[in-house]
Amino acid sequence: MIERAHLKIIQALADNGTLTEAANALFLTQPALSHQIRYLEKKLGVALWQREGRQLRLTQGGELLLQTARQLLPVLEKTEQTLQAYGEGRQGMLRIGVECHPCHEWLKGILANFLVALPDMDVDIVNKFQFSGLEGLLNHHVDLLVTPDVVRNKAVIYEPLFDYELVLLVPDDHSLSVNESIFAEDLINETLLTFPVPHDRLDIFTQFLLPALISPKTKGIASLDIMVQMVALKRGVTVLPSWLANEYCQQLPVTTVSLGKHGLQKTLFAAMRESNMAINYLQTFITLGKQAV
Amino acid sequence: MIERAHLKIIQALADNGTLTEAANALFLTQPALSHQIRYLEKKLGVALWQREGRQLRLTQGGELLLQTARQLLPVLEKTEQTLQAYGEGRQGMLRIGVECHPCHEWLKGILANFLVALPDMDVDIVNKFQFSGLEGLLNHHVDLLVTPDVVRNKAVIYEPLFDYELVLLVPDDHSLSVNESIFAEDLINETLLTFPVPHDRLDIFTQFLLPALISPKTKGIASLDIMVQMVALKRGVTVLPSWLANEYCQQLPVTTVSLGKHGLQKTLFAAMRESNMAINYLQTFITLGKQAV
DNA sequence: CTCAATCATGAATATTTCTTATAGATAAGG
DNA sequence: CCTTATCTATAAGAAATATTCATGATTGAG
Repeated sequence: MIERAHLKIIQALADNGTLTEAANALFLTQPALSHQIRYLEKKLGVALWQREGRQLRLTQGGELLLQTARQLLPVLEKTEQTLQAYGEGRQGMLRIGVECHPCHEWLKGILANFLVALPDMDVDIVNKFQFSGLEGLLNHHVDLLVTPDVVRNKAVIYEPLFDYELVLLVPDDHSLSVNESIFAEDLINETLLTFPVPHDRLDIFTQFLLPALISPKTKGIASLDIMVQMVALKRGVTVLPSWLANEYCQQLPVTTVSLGKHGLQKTLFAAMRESNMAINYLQTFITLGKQAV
Repeated sequence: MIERAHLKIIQALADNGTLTEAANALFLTQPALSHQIRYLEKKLGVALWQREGRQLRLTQGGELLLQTARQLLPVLEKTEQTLQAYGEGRQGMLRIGVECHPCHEWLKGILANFLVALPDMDVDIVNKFQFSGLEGLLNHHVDLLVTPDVVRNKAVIYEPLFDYELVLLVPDDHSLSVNESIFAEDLINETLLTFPVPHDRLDIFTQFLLPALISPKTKGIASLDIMVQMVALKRGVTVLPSWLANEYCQQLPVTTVSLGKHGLQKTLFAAMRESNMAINYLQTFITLGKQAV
């Protein structure tokens, strides 16, 4: 019944004094406005303005409609602007899921660049998922997932972001510390410190130990910091990304050794719903992520 | 750009789950909604929903539009209801001007009836005017004027409300108190107590004394109560509506005497702008005013 | 695999809105 | 007092917009 046009007409009339002026301001002709309000008056059964000489004067009803116009029109304009900003990828909320510790560490580095590039974007980081990160992505709990695991799904696109190597961390004076690289068999008598998750979710098992049918003693530790401390205190060895390991090497008596002759190479991926591929800020994130080597 | 229809569609979709259901709820066909939102998406350059299997899911933009819809639609509906109430004369603000003391006294009696008859109406009473009450009516400072003076004006309609008589008030033991009525000459040696306004605005002069070329001593008094007290104390005589005078006669040693053989008859009128004649609550006021004899 | 449910699309139709032309009313100026 | 300029209302036709109908595509269930 009351349309945006009516609100605009009443406001333009109040702002411009005469209907003719109001029509110019709205890039319409005067009869257009006359007709519109006439129609509304008929529908509502109330007069909205009255002729007074050659002027129009708002009735009580017209004044009420004017109030409504002044309240609602700015809201509509704001919404339009924000939606346009969404469309151009300047504004919005990016919800990022991270499933692994290296993912989280890596994200911290890239995030600042992203927020500088798109100052009006909000970012939310989610690292607890009811099931898997992929579920979170498909259920729209997150819009982007940083993960090293590629799980084939036709609704999801994976973009490689960052290559790194998993290395073994040993005490400086450990017998393996002199090697450039080791074989799976070298770990047979070691205590392996890992995050407390099933072995099939740890690359050191799936890609290094299991193929060689080696299965050393393990101990689950929840915190990376404590894990590294325990390595320094010779309570075991652990496996972590080389760029993280190198930081610890400078502070503690620990050394890195490659896993296998060619090292254990990994890649972080950005996963997103295929339907979101075209969204600008997601592409921006991926571009920045690839640059930030 | 964003029209009420778009808001209704997004809300109906959110409330009904599927577009087909939403279309039913809006008494439209599904393609109508599809086309509408498609148009808006093109205009704004942002997706508002996505197909997900055979469901639709709102995007961030769609969620924002939904928020806007939930905020604005109720306001529009409320405004429509209120305007309809205005049209039916159930609701609104009645601003009544009163120019004379009897008018004000009379208004007090009728007002309660009016407020009972139209419980949603607000009433404002104005008794100070920059110029005259008629000016106040023509300038839209009031919508209705209660006055005994009819000033011809083609934009104003006068409706008679109430007939009354102006009477002389004298002390019980005054020489004139025994008369049923008096002549202008009888007042020649009296002190006449009046409101402090020009004589040409007092009926006792314009309609009784001046035609007889009689001009007694006068004294201006601002308050009716004090005026009557002074009459009781034999400091003069005064003129007031009989229905007011009778109340004082019961409390004080004063008596009323008619002015001239047939008394000085007066009528209160309701004046309103001709353009407002059709407004229901004004007609209601007049009807109630005439009944309240 | 088939069927039913759901949304998208394009063309045709229906409806609404706008403009043009004109008339009525009014205030200002000669 | 008449004329003119200004402003709004109204009617009819033109233009724009919205809706429907017919259809195709996709998907999930049986």
